[in-house]
Amino acid sequence: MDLSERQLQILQAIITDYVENAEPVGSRSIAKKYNLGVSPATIRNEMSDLEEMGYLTHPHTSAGRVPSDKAYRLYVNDLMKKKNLSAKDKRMINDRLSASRDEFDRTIRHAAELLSEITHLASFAMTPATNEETISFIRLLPVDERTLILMIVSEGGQITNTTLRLTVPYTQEALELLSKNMTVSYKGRTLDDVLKSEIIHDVGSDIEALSALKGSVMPSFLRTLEDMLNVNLYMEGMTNIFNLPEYTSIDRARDFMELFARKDWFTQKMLARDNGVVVTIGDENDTMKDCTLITATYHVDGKLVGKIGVIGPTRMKYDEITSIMEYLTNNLSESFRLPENTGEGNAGDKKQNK
Amino acid sequence: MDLSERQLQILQAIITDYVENAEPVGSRSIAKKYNLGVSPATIRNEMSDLEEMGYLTHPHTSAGRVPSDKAYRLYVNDLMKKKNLSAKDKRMINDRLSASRDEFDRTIRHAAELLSEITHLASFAMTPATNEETISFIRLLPVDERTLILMIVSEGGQITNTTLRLTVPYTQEALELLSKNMTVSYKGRTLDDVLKSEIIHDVGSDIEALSALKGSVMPSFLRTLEDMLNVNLYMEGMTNIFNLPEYTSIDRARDFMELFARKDWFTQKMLARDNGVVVTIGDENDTMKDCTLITATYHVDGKLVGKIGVIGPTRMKYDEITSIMEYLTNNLSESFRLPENTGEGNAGDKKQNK
DNA sequence: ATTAGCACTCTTGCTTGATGAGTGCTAACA
DNA sequence: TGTTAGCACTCATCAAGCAAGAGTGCTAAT
Repeated sequence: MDLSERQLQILQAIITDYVENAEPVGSRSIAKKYNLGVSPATIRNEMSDLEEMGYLTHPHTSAGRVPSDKAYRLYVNDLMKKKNLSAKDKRMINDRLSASRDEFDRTIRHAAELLSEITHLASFAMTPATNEETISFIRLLPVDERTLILMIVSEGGQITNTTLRLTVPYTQEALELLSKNMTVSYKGRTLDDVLKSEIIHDVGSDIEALSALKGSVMPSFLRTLEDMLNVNLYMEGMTNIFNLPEYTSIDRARDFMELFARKDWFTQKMLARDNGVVVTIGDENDTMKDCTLITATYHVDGKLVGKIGVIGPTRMKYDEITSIMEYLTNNLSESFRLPENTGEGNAGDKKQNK
Repeated sequence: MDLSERQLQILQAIITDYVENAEPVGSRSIAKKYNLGVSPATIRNEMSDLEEMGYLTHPHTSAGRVPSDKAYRLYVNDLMKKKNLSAKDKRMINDRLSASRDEFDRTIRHAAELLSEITHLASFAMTPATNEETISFIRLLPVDERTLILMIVSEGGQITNTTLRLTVPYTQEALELLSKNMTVSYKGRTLDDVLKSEIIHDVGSDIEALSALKGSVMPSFLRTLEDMLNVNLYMEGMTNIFNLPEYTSIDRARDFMELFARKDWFTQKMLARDNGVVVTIGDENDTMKDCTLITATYHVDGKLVGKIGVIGPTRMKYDEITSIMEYLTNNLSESFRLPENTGEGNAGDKKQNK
């Protein structure tokens, strides 16, 4: 059963008002603020119908109405219009993101910071998942007789290198042989695939010296692959939610914070979401049933896909926030398009520990 | 004016009781639980004196007494005894730390996790500051005609390497020359010093090709130094504080959480603290005046010094916690003593981004 | 010096009643 | 038949009042 034009208007009014003021909205105030040309009584009747259809709820008998998850869903799908960002927000995004364009992880983190500053909600950003990345080649570079650098280059152009110190000296030939050997074995396979298969069978080799070297190198190789696969998660503005009336109860605030203490779990959850701007409202989430989660994806070089998102109560400014996220992710994708033209080394990797 | 033996006993009893129950403790309950052989009235008189001396406070007329910061300070300095760790805690620390002994950053993070699990407080761990580390040598390794690896080795044995992609090809000679050139310039100088001086004067060179290459390499070099200098901070168990009666007020909980959202600021604060086990109680902190902060230091190879710490309300089990931290830092220092005998490469460095 | 006794204070929890916002129903109206 | 005014009813919220209980501080006796 479809909603009448007037019902939609009333629903929209209720949502707008509730999102703004966080208080149950009554028939009288609707009639006054949004002049729909009908009396409070009529609005009451419509509200009663809307409640019966599941779009509104009643905290208690004599309170105003509150939009349900279903109402927000309708709003997001059909009612809301795209918002233009304020000049201030646009400028903020442009300035702050471009300032750190050359450092990947830092840029991602800044994006999350920005998002929480602009939306006043909790937000996060993740580096792209690289499960599907394939290995292009592997190289072992000599440093001194017992030290070498292991370098892994993916088809996508991602380069990782680690310093290895062996207990015994290696020979130049063994090193070159192993480089080729590994490249041949792994070229074209995904990081994920290599990690999973190699962790099981212990690989030997026909040549003696090679076998020994390989034995020393493999553990580091696997650990490095693992690091490459790891998605980094940056959370920002978690404390913003303390300012929302939804979270004045210490219990709800605690629940909220505890969710995000489990970073690994959260990362998995977020990786599983679809690409593009995705909004899940209240019950549509399997955990955090009183939250809305909005995620959006950005692209790196048009291939890899990372995610950013905001989390807040179901009562949020859906139109503004989705618009902001769209703008922000476009901007990010743009930043990460750069093909080979920087001239700079790729920074952003971390300190190496002895 | 010194405290009498009986006053000390009473003070100790009050502290013990209050730390346990988080409620103002009255004369009657002291007399009952800790049989000091005197009546509540006598205890009341002593308590009155102790209050006058500043060791106790009174939430309101008809409530029991609460220890002041000064009382805790006295307790920490003179009264408390070292506690033996429970077998369970010991085992936990031994098992969980050794499991990740080969990866520096991960071990540090685990230490913080452990600390918050055992103490049920918020905790943190920092990697060592490397301001004082000096450069041993710098090497540039060729990969292909436009790609090279920049490697920085410190006297302490810390190795960092970054992949660089240049816009223009380089020559083998220029590369070797620059390696030597840089090593000569920077050897023996601290990271901090090099970073500060080089960021100011733009360095030219006499040879044409060398100058061009140097111009391309320097920005990455400086950024890498910066990364090496960065102290990593891991925070764990922040949500533990929600379970404490001190933080049932949303405002205090918010204040607490917001302190730690400012990671950079917090890192600076912590770096400035003395080495060893340091306890600062309430007013002794310039911020967080209602918290106690306990930090302790661990050593890497006997030289570099990192910190771990716990943060909680002034009401905490000082004896247990300081003992745990002492044990934990000893254990950590032990783990990080290993000189060259692993055979494994040093893992723990992060994904490198394109 | 110590202690018993007692008045006094202050918090906490509970009840009561007033207020006000808002609904739901009914009957009148266009 | 859809709309509206009117009115009784419900429920949350707030303040005031009251009793109970914990604990102190003082005084006088030991």
